[in-house]
Amino acid sequence: MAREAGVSPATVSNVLNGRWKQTSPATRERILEVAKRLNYRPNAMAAALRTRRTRTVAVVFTNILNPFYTAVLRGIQDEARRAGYTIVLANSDDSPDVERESLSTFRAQQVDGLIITTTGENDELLKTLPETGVPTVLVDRGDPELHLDTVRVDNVSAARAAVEYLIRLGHRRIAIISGLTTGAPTRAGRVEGYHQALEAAGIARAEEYEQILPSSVENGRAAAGTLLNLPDPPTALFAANTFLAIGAMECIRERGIQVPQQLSFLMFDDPEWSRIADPPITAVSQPTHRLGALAFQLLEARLRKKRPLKTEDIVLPTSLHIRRSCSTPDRNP
Amino acid sequence: MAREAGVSPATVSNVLNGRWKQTSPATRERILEVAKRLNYRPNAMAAALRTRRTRTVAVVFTNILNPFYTAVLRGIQDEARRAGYTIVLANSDDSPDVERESLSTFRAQQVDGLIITTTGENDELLKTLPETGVPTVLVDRGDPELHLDTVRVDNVSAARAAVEYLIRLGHRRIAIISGLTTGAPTRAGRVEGYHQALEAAGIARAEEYEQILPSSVENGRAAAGTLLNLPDPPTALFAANTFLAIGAMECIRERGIQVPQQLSFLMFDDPEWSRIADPPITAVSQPTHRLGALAFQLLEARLRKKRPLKTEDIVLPTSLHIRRSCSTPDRNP
DNA sequence: TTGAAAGCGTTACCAT
DNA sequence: ATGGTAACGCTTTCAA
Repeated sequence: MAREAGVSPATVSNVLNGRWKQTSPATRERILEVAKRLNYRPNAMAAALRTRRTRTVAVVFTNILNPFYTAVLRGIQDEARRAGYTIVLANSDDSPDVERESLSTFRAQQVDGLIITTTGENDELLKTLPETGVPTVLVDRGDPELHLDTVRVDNVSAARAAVEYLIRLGHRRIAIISGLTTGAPTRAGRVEGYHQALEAAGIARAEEYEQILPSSVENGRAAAGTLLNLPDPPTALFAANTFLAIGAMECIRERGIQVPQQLSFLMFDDPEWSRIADPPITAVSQPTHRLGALAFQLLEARLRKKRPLKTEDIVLPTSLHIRRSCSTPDRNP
Repeated sequence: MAREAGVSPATVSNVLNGRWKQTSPATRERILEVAKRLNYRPNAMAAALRTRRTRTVAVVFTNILNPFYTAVLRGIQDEARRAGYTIVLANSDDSPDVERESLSTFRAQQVDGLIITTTGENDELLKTLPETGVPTVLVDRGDPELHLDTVRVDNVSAARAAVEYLIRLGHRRIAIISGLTTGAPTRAGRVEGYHQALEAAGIARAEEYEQILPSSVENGRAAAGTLLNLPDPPTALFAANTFLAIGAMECIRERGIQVPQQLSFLMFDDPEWSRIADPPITAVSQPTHRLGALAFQLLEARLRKKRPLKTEDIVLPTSLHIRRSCSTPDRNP
């Protein structure tokens, strides 16, 4: 490229990187012209090697099939594009091993920053990240001990508010179907919120009403089946995420149970189809796109000033979208 | 690293890249030990600069919020991980400009390969890709003129089969809500299939039954509204993708129209929630994960042997999942 | 205003 | 079997 334009690589670099003030209009023009003619784009690897910056941010999510993460990812990407960053992506599938491996690969890749929803099983590793100098933001997870920037929602109070709504409707036999409460604090938080709501209302917990198992449609269906087979089945059901909710609804549907007449149903996460389910589902809605956008903005702030900056823990509000899947238990037979 | 182990960088490279046969067990041991102690990972930028290979594949999709693309992406990623490749991702939002920009960025990034669902408006650019030597696979799109590997489904016959099913049920007033038929051939294909089915059955097209507009939930709802306001409304509705289907169902729901008693409903794409909609929706299902997995495998084949390899056009079968949203129009009032 | 030259951290060739 | 060294294509400093 430099040869083609008859100038030195230094000058090309200057012009193409906006340091044109120190270049005469004539040469500048010529360089730009040649660059366009050759459809020239500087080799980012070479630049990265020299500058130690790749303008690349890695995202490690658990499973992109979950529409929650997809929406967060869009938030990240929209901001990244605006800021001129490229996103590299990995799915951990909640496996600490895969998470570690991805992190390692991305370190070799020299990514400028990291945005992750950790499995919660690699705290030791995450604790060392600040030293490595790779800015990191945790999304939808938060552990104060990690001293990392965080963007999340308050799962405890969100779940609590949801269950309190059910209690206010008059329910006392309320069941929850939740993902495993080990690892990511999200899931434990939702169960905790459920517990708090019950306790505040003086309702005793019942172990058989708590179905804790790996998140999947299949498990959601099975859990709902177990609950509905109980001698004293619940009058309300709280599904703690999208996959479990789909499975649970399938089971409910198969058995011909009327919602909300025979069973109130409420879910965490508010996918677009919740309005066209039968009936439209009352759901806890999270500001997904904003979670992602803010995560990137936090990261970008750190990317700019390499300096201290105290770690932030941003908690975004959720909202309970009341539709028609919940009613008073009086209407049960 | 080399200094730390007291050997030359060359030897380190040899050992770490599995060319250990030419190294004595003693030095090999030492290098491995030091590498582990320092938690050493070679700088991928430097290696890429030298080898001109990044072990990175770029994916350009239109919109990752669409669960169809998410599922395809998972297929790609699962294969990529197996093969030791990293995925970088961009959303074009169906904008040819953004698509061009992404492609340009990825070229600078020196990605080894490209997997894209093109907007259909950058054929000139895509035609030049083979020369650049960057292997490219088109997913869910196919234009023989581009001479690029392709993995897709036959949208024409899939849509045709779906509409023929409606016709077999006895419908003659069949409407379609589809995305814009410019650009991506997918959408035009679905409309074409609709036309073919009508024609084969000797049913005259009616322009007012064809709602062609940009894909969005909002537009889906509006289109359904328009159709239902017709003096002679359709007895069956075919929504050509997920977003339009959600919007259309919302409208149908709001108006209290019974499906399938008053209106049969059928959609292209088979999201996980189609079974818990009201009623469970009859849908054209695509092998999403396989589309992605095959796309990556095709790419990988090219990545391995730099040699010719004639371009492939793989067409995967779709299936019509018959559920309960369609019935004979006789049951209409 | 321009460019020469020194690296950045690897890999690959070629001596030893 | 081992390692010296050039080269990859940029950016950056410094001198002209």
